[in-house]
Amino acid sequence: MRTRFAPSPTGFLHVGGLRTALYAYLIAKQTKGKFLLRIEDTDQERSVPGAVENILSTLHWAGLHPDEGVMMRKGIMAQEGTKGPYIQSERTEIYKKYADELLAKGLAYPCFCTPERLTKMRDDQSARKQAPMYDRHCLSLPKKEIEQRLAKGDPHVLRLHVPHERTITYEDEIRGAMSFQGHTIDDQVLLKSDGFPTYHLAHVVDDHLMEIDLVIRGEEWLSSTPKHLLLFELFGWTPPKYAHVPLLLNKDRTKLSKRQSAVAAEDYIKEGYLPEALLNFLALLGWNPGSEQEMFSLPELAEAFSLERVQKAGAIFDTEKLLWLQGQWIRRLSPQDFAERIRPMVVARFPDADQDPHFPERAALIQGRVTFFRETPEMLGFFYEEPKVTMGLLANPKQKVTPELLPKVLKALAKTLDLLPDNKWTIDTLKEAVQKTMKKEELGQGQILWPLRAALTGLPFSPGAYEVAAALGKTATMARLVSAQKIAA
RNA sequence: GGCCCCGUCGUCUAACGGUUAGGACGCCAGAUUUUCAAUCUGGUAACGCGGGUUCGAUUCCCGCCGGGGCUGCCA
Repeated sequence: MRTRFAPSPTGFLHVGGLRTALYAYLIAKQTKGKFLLRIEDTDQERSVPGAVENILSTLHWAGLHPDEGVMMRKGIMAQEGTKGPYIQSERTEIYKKYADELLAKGLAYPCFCTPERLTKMRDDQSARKQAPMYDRHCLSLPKKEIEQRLAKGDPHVLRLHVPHERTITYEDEIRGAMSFQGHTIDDQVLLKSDGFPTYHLAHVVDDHLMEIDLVIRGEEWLSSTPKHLLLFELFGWTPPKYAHVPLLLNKDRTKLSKRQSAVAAEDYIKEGYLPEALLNFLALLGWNPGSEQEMFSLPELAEAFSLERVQKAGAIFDTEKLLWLQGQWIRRLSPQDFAERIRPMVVARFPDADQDPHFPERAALIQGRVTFFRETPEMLGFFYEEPKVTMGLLANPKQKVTPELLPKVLKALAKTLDLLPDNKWTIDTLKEAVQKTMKKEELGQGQILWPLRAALTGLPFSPGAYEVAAALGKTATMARLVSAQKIAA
């Protein structure tokens, strides 16, 4: 199946847009079809410079690579495919041609009404509690006058002449049977006075010409679908299938907005979320696999996804579960991969980490404990700089470690550990030695392990004492025990 | 106001006439533990309301209520 994602370059890629793109991508992959990217920049006023590049790079980050249309090639924007151009502002001649066809067949008509007149008309209608709809003033203009004004170049738009007596029905892939009465449908503007098409005309022309089989888009388009269907019919084209996905909502159940939440996908990239986590989360917002599986990679999603299991109701964009998924995906990284990914960040803060041959083991110590990579430099700092050990940290009432007890504990620790040869410096042997000392000195676990860990890390919380000592190595461990003894003395 | 869509724990959701209404996140408790996390176990918590249809409705129908989207020469 040929599916597409067709964003407007009006700013950043919205998380809702990313989810729509994901669904379209999944269907394309699942059916061994093509995923197209088209840019809908027909509103000159709202187009933002750089927005296309931003959308492209975000999709790239997510791994949703287009097979056709607009994409990044060697870092620059390119268009690939035989049905281009894929940027609507480069297709104005095409739209004009089809608009003329409708005009010639009498299926659309020119409208010369000024924005002022239209505003007043709508205000009056609202005041009378009527639905604001174009009153067809220009539909009844004498042919002669139309020709004259057209020839004169009077500003005008082209409107669709909607057959009021018709009932338009279709089967939505997600919502099932849908039905609309013609008389409730406004005579939609198809061509604006600046010559650009509106979304409605452009969507129909493009999705036909680009041979799109399935349009997946947000629910906000549901009520304009009959206009689109009508256009396909007037042109004599087979319409694509439509799937209207439910909206993403704010906590108060209104349409997800920038005011209330972080809605730019880029915000989540900056936060440090893994693409796997964001995509997994987005996929599950409004869709479920019908099994109890919670974690899905992109290929797994392509396998499991189906429009029949997409929800009809909107979903609140509550990132609590995203956070959990992020932790899960971090833990799922191979230890090597994890180490490589965090290394630059750790090196940026502690240059010594760059040449550290033990970096992978040290990184492995914290992989199960973090949610974001950015937490790691802080957690590994004690490997690369002297810990800031204080009496306040070493002594810990909760662990029954008193200032008086400390010198004795540290001394015993230093003595036994010094007996361990370098080549036997492992978690197991360390544990054995410490446990023995603990019994001999009649100490509790906390009384011996807390001071050890605190002396080695200088932190109130960290990986366990044995793990840290093993990863630190004998020389550093002994040196830190000596320093701690001085502080405790 | 009109048109259209939607309605299960706080949140994301399962169920497709018969279940102690299931799972996940969160929260709470316990286990583990030298700490903090992680992990494991358990617990808390939902069918919007009213009519039908039916032996039986969360499930089907109608009404109400509630929420949302659209109602632009924006997408």
